Amino acid sequence: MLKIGELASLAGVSRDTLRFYEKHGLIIPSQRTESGYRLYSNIDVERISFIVSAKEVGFTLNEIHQLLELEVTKDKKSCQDVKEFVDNKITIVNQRLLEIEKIKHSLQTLSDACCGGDEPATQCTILGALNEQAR
Amino acid sequence: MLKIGELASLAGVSRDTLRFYEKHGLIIPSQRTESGYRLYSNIDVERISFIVSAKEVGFTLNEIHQLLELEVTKDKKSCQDVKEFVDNKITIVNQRLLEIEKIKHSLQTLSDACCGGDEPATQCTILGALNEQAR
DNA sequence: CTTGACTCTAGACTATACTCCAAGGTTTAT
DNA sequence: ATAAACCTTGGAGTATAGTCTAGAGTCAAG
Ligand SMILES: [Zn+2]
Ligand SMILES: [Zn+2]
Ligand SMILES: [Zn+2]
Ligand SMILES: [Zn+2]
Repeated sequence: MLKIGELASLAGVSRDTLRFYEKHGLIIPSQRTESGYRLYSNIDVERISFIVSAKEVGFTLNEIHQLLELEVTKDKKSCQDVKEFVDNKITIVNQRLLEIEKIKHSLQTLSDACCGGDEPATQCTILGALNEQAR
Repeated sequence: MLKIGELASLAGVSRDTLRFYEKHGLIIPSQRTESGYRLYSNIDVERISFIVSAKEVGFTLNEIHQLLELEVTKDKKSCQDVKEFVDNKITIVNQRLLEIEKIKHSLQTLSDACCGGDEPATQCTILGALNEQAR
């Protein structure tokens, strides 16, 4: 059994983060000492590793919550369920990707139209474009 | 001169948003009535239009703050300054783009490895990969 | 037996961008 | 004259993901 600081350094997160995850129901230590210290088991170690891995591939804490439920009840869930979950996330990520690409292109268009010279920016096409009333 | 509700519907934002922008120094009405109602001038209308346009191309309110300073002091700034600002933002956006692409590919890899079948997810490669300790 | 390292809780604070609410004052229309 | 519509302020709440602090308790070593 590990104390919070030990698990924290093992998992590469802060003690505060562990307590934060606990508050949000992601990882609850299997035990407490008499004096109230959190004690984490091997299963808890696996769980935090799951959380960290899931974070790394872009899941939000909320989504990780749902993933953990899939994980825990995996004998009652099918591969289809899990794959669907991931595919939904891919759809969301894709939308975000398109948005950001659109933004990038808008910015690029603004940048390309500006001469970038030394003269005062009174006629700058960037400021001009942002000032445009009509749309 | 427009009252807050008039400017709000003209600009396509809420009254609350206008007050929020004011609190953050983005747009301060030129005048107030005796009873304290905000009154917005033509210049204010242009300013909110600038803000809305800048938001649409992906600038944060903080960046819009800086952009507005460029706008206001544009006779003392060069096209180079403005273009640099936009190019810095493009760099930031690009980094975000790469991050999200990485996430997308990770998720795609996870998804591709899962059979998506009807059988229980006890052996699901997705859950397995997220559970992996070593990295 | 005391010092330092560690832990506990509750709650405040960060950043981003609003949105909503309460309680009251003002304007406009009927 | 009165109700509806609009305005004011300050402050709380939303979502995301923590970080930090204060004040107090615990534990191991010298
Ligand atoms: Zn120029
Ligand atoms: Zn320019
Ligand atoms: Zn399968
Ligand atoms: Zn599977």
